[in-house]
Formats: sequence, C-alpha cells, structure tokens
Amino acid sequence: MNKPIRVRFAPSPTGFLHVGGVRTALFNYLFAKANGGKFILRLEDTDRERFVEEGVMQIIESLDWLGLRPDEGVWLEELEGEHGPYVQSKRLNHYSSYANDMIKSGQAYYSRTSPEQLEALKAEAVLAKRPFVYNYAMEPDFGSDSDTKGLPIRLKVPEGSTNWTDEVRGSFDTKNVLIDDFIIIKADGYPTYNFANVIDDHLMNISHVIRGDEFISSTAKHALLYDMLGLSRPAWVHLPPILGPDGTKKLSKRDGDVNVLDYKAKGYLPEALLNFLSQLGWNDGTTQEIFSPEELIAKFSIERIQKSPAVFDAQRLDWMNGEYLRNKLTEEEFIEHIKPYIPAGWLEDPDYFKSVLRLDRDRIKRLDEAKYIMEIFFETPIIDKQLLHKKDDASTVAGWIAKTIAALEGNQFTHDSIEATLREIAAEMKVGAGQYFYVLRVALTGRTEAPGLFDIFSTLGRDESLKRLKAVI
RNA sequence: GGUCCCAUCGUCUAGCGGCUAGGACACCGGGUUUUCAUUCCGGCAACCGGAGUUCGAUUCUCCGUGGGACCA
Repeated sequence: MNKPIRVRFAPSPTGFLHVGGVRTALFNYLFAKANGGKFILRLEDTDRERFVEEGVMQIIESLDWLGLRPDEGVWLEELEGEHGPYVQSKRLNHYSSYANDMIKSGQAYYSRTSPEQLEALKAEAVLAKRPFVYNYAMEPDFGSDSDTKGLPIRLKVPEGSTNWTDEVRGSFDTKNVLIDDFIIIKADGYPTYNFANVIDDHLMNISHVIRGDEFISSTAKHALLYDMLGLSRPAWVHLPPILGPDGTKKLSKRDGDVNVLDYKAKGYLPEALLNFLSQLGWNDGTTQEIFSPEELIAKFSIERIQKSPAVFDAQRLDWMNGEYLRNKLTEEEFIEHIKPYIPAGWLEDPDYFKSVLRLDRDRIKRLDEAKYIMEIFFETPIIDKQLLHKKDDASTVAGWIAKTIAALEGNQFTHDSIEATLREIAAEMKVGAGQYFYVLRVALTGRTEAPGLFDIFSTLGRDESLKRLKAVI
C-alpha cells in the first residue's frame, strides 16, 4: 500500500542555486533520509530562453559542497538511475506521447488562436473587468484546415472542481472554471513546466513533492492533470517562503541571496549553513538550536514544517557559523578548513601557526576573516602614528617604549614574566595599565583590537617583538 | 484586477483553552580581561485589531487590517 518514499529536487538551470533553493533541497534530502527513501536530482531545462549553460555544474557543485548528494539523477558522472534520463530536454518523447494520447481522447486540443487574437481576448477581459480564463469556446473556426504543425497544445479543462491536500496547509478546492485551458506543449514542441513536471513526477515514481509555496497556486492544475490522466497523485508539501531582511518581499539578490557558492567563498561551513536554513520554516519543538546533519535527519518531520514565512537573518547565520567554527572542529580540521583562505607560507612553521591559531580561533566567525585576524603574526604591521599617539603625545610614548625595550631585553619572555615586567614598569612610571598597554598593542600590531598583549609578545618572540617596538621610536 | 496563503519579542521560534507567554540571535548593562573577540551573569522586548464561542482565549470561528505568492 505505502509507496516507497521518493522525492526530488528539480531546479531550473536558469541561474545559480540560491539560498531558497538550498532550503528546498535540504528539506527534500532530510525527508528522504529520515524515511529510508530516495533523493533525486532532476533538471527542468525546458525553458530554453533562460537556460544557462554553467548553471548545471553550479547546481551540482553547490549540492556537493553542502553534502546534499542525490541517490539518483543528474550528477557528476556515476549517478543516473532506472528512471532516466533526468534532464527534461532529453525526455521530450514522453511529453509528446502523453499529449498525443490526451488529444486522441479529447482531453487536449491544438490551439489555433494567434498571439494577436489572444491579446485581444485579454484586453477585452480587462476592459470588462473579468478574469481572463482561456477556454475551448474561444478557439477560432478553422474550417477544414487540419494542419497542426507548429500549434501549441492546450488542456481541455473539464467542468467541476479540483481539490487537493497540502501536507502542511490542509485542503484546497478550486473551481475548474477558474483554471484556464493552459498550454501543455508549446509551439516549439517543448512542454510547459506544469505538464513536464507532472509527467516526470509520475514516471519517476515521486511520492512527495516538496517545494516552495510559490507553486501552491499551480498545484490545482497538477492535481487536475493527474486525475485526467488517471494517475495517482503524490503528496504535496509546500514550504513557507524565505523573505528578505525587511520582511516585505522574497529574499532576493540584493539581500545576499546569491549563488550559495559565495557562502563557501566567504567561509561559511556547509553544516552551519544547513543548520541555519533548517530552522527557517521548521523546528523540532524543543529549544535546541544546533543540529548536526545526522540529528536533522533523525528529527525531521513534515508535521513540524511551518506555515508562515521566515526572514533571513544574516547575523544569526554568522553567530551559528561561529559556533561551528569554535566548537565543532578539531584543531586539525580547523586548519584544513582555513588553508584556502590564508597564504600557504604561514603554515611553513606548523607549531608557530598553531600557537597563533590558539590565540585567534575564537575570534573567527567566518573563515575569510582569518587572514586579516591572523596576519599581524606573519607580517610586519604598518603603524599609524596617529593611532599610536592618540592618547599620549609622541615623546611620552617614545619614552615608554624605550623603557619597555630595555626592560624586556633580558626577560625570559613567557606570558607571565612579560606581564610581571610590564606591570612593574606601569607602576614605576605611574601610568595606567590601560593607557600603557594600549600603546604597546598599537606598536606591536598596528591595531587596537588583538589578542591579549602578553600573548602577543610571547607568541611573537623576543626578537620580533623588540624589532617592532624599536621601529616606532 | 482575479485566486490563494500567512500573522507570538526587531529576527528565528516554543505554545496546540487556564503559563509570571519559554528559548535563541541582535541590542543594552555587569563580571572575567589591558582592548576586541570568547565566556559567565543580568536586562530590554511579542500574542495585529474587533466581534463571537467558552467559566476562561495567544490558542477555536467570523470580519477587518497588514504582509506575501501566483495568474493577468
């Protein structure tokens, strides 16, 4: 009785995979894995005008980075499966075969309305303030002309109504008079989205259609198609939209909803991004915030998918990424992750690199920040004199630094010995530690934010530290 | 213009008739620290409005308002 669980992610390669698409892919993936089902990747490329060649590889690369590997369908090489091909442009024979059958049975027809006539009909409807719903009665009389070449095929929508159930929103009931005789095969011979989608989901044995809620309004058409073809319907699961930061419109490019590979470039971990996205429109009902991919699979359920939209909050993503960076990686793993973001030369002395990393690791929220944060330990900083003399005049500062150099020459140069010496000097000069240490920090790093001062000294070592101090006086 | 969907802190959300409406991000204080970050403690902050149902509504129903999606 129960159909095997088979879900698909079916993007159109019209651009790059973006955040909304990833969330859809993720929920499909989680549902499949949670139920021992199959996750299928299908490409909907019948919109030839908007097709982007690189789009296909970008989608695969993105899913691969995220670890959302399909069980079946389009992939780098090896995948595919018994229901292929998984690219719609290679499945044209299926669509025309179904369409022809529907014409024979009178469920569909070749439409002879010209674009001009169509426009006129629309204008008429607008003028009469009536919704425009195309139907068979509007077809022009074509007499004995039986040439059907280059004509689009329309569905002949029957009377009655179509109802269907969404697993998260409940049932919908649409009067068929509101559904127009939509085109199923375009004049160029390609199927429309609505048609190809249904045929493929049927042929590929899809049990659950999990997709964005922008498809709710076309689902009645899909349900109708299944019924007319006598096919059993899948379960529909529509996901709430992800809105941009101001909450008034869908997340767009302007809000950072760009190629997900940009998130990789910026140094987000895939686990963190998935964790974050999993909470947009779903939660497990507890106060848990951090979920490993395995936990998500174990806990995911359609019942807990939200109805209301979610706003994409980049700050929360940054926080979560920081959590992963700090707590979910071993030192070795962290180093592996950070490599692409830093100069290779920094790793020449692994022990030194590790000692720097231990000071800076908790400060890194995104891997692309690592270079800036760590570079003070690998490159001679440029000192802004204005910054150096911000709190005290140049001669005072020079005096402090000279004294510091002298005192540190013979120091053992451990964190504690440096601290003892510097505090002694501060007391001796009757200068506040905050003021004095500020100057040393700037002299050493060129910055006002950095790790602890004594850690900087001891990590840099005596030679480098003194060299930097001497350079500013 | 038509059809449909949604509605708890600024944001992600818990709640499924009776709670001081909970957690997290952000923000603001304070401790730790020489600074930023980390960390710990504390604080600010929400049930869109109006009817109805009910002994009792954040929760159920209806209307309104607001936001969104699709089609045109």
